[in-house]
Amino acid sequence: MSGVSIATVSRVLNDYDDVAAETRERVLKLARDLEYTPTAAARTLVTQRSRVIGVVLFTGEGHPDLQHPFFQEVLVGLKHRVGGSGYDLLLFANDVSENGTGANSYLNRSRHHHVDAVALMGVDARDPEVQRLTSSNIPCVGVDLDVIGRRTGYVISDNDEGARLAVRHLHELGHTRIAVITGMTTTRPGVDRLIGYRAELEALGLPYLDDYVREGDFYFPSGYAGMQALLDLDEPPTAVFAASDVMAVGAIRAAQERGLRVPQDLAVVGFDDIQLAQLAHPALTTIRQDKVGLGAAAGDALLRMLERPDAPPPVTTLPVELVVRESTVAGANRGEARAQGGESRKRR
Amino acid sequence: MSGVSIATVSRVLNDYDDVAAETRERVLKLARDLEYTPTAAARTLVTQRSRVIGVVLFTGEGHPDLQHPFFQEVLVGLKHRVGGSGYDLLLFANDVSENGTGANSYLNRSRHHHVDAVALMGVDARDPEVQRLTSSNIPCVGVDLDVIGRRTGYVISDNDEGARLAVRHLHELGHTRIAVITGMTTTRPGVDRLIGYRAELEALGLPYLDDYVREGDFYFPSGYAGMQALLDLDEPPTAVFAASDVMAVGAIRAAQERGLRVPQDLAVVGFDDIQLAQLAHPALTTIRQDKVGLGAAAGDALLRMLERPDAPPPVTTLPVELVVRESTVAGANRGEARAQGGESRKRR
DNA sequence: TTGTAAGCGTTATCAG
DNA sequence: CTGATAACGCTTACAA
Repeated sequence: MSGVSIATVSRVLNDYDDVAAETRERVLKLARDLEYTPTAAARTLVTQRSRVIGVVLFTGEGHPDLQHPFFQEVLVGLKHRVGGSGYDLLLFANDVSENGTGANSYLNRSRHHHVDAVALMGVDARDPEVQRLTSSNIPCVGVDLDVIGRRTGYVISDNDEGARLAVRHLHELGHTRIAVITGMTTTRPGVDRLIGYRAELEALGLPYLDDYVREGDFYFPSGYAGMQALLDLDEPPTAVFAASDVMAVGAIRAAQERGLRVPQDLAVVGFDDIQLAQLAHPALTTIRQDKVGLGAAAGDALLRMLERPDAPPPVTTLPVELVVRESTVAGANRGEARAQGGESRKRR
Repeated sequence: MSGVSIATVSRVLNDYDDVAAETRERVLKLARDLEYTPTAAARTLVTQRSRVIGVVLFTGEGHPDLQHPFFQEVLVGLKHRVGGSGYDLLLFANDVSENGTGANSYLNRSRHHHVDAVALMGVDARDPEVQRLTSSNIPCVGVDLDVIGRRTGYVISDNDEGARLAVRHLHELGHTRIAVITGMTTTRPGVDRLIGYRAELEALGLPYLDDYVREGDFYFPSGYAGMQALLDLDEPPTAVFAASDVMAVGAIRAAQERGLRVPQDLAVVGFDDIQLAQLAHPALTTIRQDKVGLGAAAGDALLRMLERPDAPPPVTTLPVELVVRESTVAGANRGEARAQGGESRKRR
């Protein structure tokens, strides 16, 4: 402490205007020279705010979402957005689903660390632990997860529209026998992509056939099996919309093993636009989700809720876009390998 | 406070043994009923320990490692390991590479939040900010990053041995003209994989040809271009070791476009075993890195350093394994699509 | 076995 | 404009 009182230092560091310009400079310089950094813990203790946002990202043993490249990008978007406002991210560890109300339930950990808000991803909306959290008074936002509450909103891609874009694209290419391999219908994206498929068929005046709907779970084997079943039909489809890229690759594999050529004999559209889509052979036509954008939107939602505590929790839907590659249009994508980004896109 | 003093409650909650069994029960029950959770900030303030581990994961704009599925898995491993010991993870946000010594240098943020240790991933070991951190007295561990310091160690895959396994495998298949497409030689993995390639050639008595070494950068286009250059040689290789799976896929694409069949005309081995390797067509023979294991090892290293502050910082090398699939052996993998895990592996 | 009290590093409310 | 001083919620000697 060189010269001035501890209280004044606090004023300077917090940008209060009631401090002499000269004093301010002196303190600031010293702070810089000493590499002084205020202690977050003490500040949190007295202000009751931590400038930290909790992230619940379920990745339990055997939980498949760990494989999903999805969350990594969402995290990046979230991190960027809230980082700009001075927030850091706290990842809740030991997600070993405890007895729910244990000492390390999500809610308790949130209070323990005094996080100002929480982002939820990859969890089950019906999990009681999650519900306890979303019905608390801590601002929450679900990503790809339709949780709601007094202080809980969510962000999600326009899955319905994405499915419609996929079907419309196939129809425009002349297909009329269009099948679907769905995602898990216990998830919102799984349901919405099926709804969109159905709605677009109807809009186009195409018949909806139960035989053309195969339930999958977003993973490769279910795409593979679903396609096999479809090809066993008396009148197999000429086009398939798979509710995930990974299932689309599975479907293509099954078709190729039966000697079908993609896209000549069978057109396939995926969903997500993960890295794999670009590198697959044939490259995948797919519905692109803006993963980083979802994270950023989640951050936005939380920051807004923190700013205006009594505004209703925002619910945000992000647009998706159709990316046309070789799995629907032969040669669509020539040269992408070298030029990255030569795909044709169509914005919703 | 029902019955007993605040100090006693603290004793109970911290498992001190000098408290009456009866009192303990009473307090414990009450704590449970009231869902009481001690405030981390207050505890940190007095104990000077936070039970939080900082994670520096660089994902700046345009930084390609964002695409790498690698870090996500590492994070999961780290999270599980340290979570078991009651630690949470703090992700440092706003990685906008500031002036280095700014108010939010990594070091300052670490001190600000009082993190007990730091894990570093995806950063440049030569970054002065990183060096300031690793030369502080905060325990650090680099993942795939050979940083060292008084309190800094690292964990890394056995890249050298992985490259040797790849070359040996190709040689066992009868190949003698074996080329390599390297990773960035500014990174430790990039260098070590090249060293291993060279060492194994020598061990096998095969000649080392400059023409057979193409510098890549771990990404698809460089694998594609590298392969083209190799095929333009008077005596092109019959086998290629690519230092990443993504480059391997690029190499395969280039070969296929020239009408070569993989593996009959050209055998390809990748490195990493990302999800793509299994789903590519042909499925990729590759060197598997234990990504989750790297994260866990990093956690282990940090926990050990926290436990014994004056032990030397651990440096851990994790074994890798060869996973044989279709890009080197035709039909190696028949049925994997359905049965997941039908690959043949060979442990180092 | 338990209570009292000091102190961790801040911010915030008063007086000056 | 600035300095005391009381919190903030805990842990930890030191007493009792």
